Amino acid sequence: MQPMPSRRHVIADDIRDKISTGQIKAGERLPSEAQLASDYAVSTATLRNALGILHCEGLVEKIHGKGNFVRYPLRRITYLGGGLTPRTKPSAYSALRVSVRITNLQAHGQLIGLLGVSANSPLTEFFCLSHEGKSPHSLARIYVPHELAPTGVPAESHCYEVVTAKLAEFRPPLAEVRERVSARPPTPEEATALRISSTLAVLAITRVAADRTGRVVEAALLVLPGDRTDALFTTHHVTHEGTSGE
Amino acid sequence: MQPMPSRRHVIADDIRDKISTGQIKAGERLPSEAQLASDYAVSTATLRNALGILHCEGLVEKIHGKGNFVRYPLRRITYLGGGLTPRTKPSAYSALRVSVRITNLQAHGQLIGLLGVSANSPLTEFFCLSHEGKSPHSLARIYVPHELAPTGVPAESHCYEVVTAKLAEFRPPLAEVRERVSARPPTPEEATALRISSTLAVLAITRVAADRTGRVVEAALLVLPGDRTDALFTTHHVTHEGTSGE
DNA sequence: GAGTGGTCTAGACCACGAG
DNA sequence: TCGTGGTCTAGACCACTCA
Repeated sequence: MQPMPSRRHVIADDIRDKISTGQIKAGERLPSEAQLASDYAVSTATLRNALGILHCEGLVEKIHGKGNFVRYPLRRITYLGGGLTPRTKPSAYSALRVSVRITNLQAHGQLIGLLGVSANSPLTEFFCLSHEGKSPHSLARIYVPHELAPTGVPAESHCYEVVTAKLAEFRPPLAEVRERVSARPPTPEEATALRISSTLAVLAITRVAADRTGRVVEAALLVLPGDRTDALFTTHHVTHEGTSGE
Repeated sequence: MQPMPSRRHVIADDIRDKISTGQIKAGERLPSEAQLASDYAVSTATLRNALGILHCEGLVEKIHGKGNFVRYPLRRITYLGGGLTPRTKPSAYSALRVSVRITNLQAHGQLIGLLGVSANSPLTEFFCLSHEGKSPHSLARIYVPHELAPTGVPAESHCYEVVTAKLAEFRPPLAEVRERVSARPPTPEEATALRISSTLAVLAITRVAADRTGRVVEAALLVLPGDRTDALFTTHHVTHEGTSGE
């Protein structure tokens, strides 16, 4: 039942073999696409298609202007729900580096509904791109009402805590956190930023945090690569018969 | 962050608009790829690339030899986390039909770790496939220790409540629910059962519920189509300064 | 500037579906 | 047989990285 062993699959299988048998090792660069196309005697389009298969499988990473690289085995990312910090497990901390870009803007589009503010009310956006070592880890766009926005958030941090601690500084304690999780294809910008295939789904998390009065003090749009992310939520039920809700 | 307004995205955006505004209706066939390529004045390869984007988004279905078709709009599925019922929003109830297959088996593989039982201890599996109208809705594999398994679960129900109410009958009240959410490509069986493309991610939810003693009383493996599912989690924080945790 | 991947063209030929 | 999508070619030109 193999009606069509197309050339790109034959080539992908061959390169996959070379990776799994160690002929090409993790972190190494593959020959250039032009070279490989010539080696396999196919057009560049076909060869790129073959590499695309391996890219979807997470075996190969493409870096514009540099080449195709064999990826290191993936560390999994664990997102912890509930609005608590830390939001990613300690194991993932090792080499996490967060760069933040701060922009003042006015509420528009879905932000109006998420934050429960009127159109054009002033907001501050914290655009966070984090890397684990040299590989992209996650994207976060955090929006807070301008008057609650902290100052002095560093443009580069070694972990999210620096950012989240600053964010918590000027705002009332959280009373309710709502998180919406969905899987969707990445936008072109997200695919570029996370260096993933545009066919690989991302886990998109929309987090809205409110204080005790019901006022929304923070809305966050998080994007995590779908091939290595788990989102973890724990709910405790307090029973009426006892107090040992823990 | 708009590094690349490539033609295929412009075309995909345009066709997506025509679908969402009703210029092209659900079930209709798009013009042939050659025709569209000529309309947009691009090569067939570029046009196919544009359609590929819509295909990944689940908006368009490609049928070899017939054409590209606009998919019928799918009602979104909202999964409610926290172990509470209902688990899907009332709007989705309208025509939900659940078929259940019950199997007794022994703990093996990941089930041992999830349920915290020893290998080969007796379990009961409730394999639930639900449909909304004629289209598949979700898959659920629910595992409970055999001694907690209810009897009299009907093989066909009009909603999940019938099943979950039965499950709650013979077990102690829940104290903690842990839910792990991830996005991954469907297995071939899941793709067949849910009738989705094998390139479209599913939202996979692993739910583990424990009673007050920490004993795991239920483990559920849920699979929902990624193109129409949101998982919603709400966390209430009880502050130390007051009791208005709500 | 040299070398790399990214996008795109204008075709060709093959495989599938329906009449 | 005809029209459809599926695969592939042999280039072209652009964008990015690095020395």
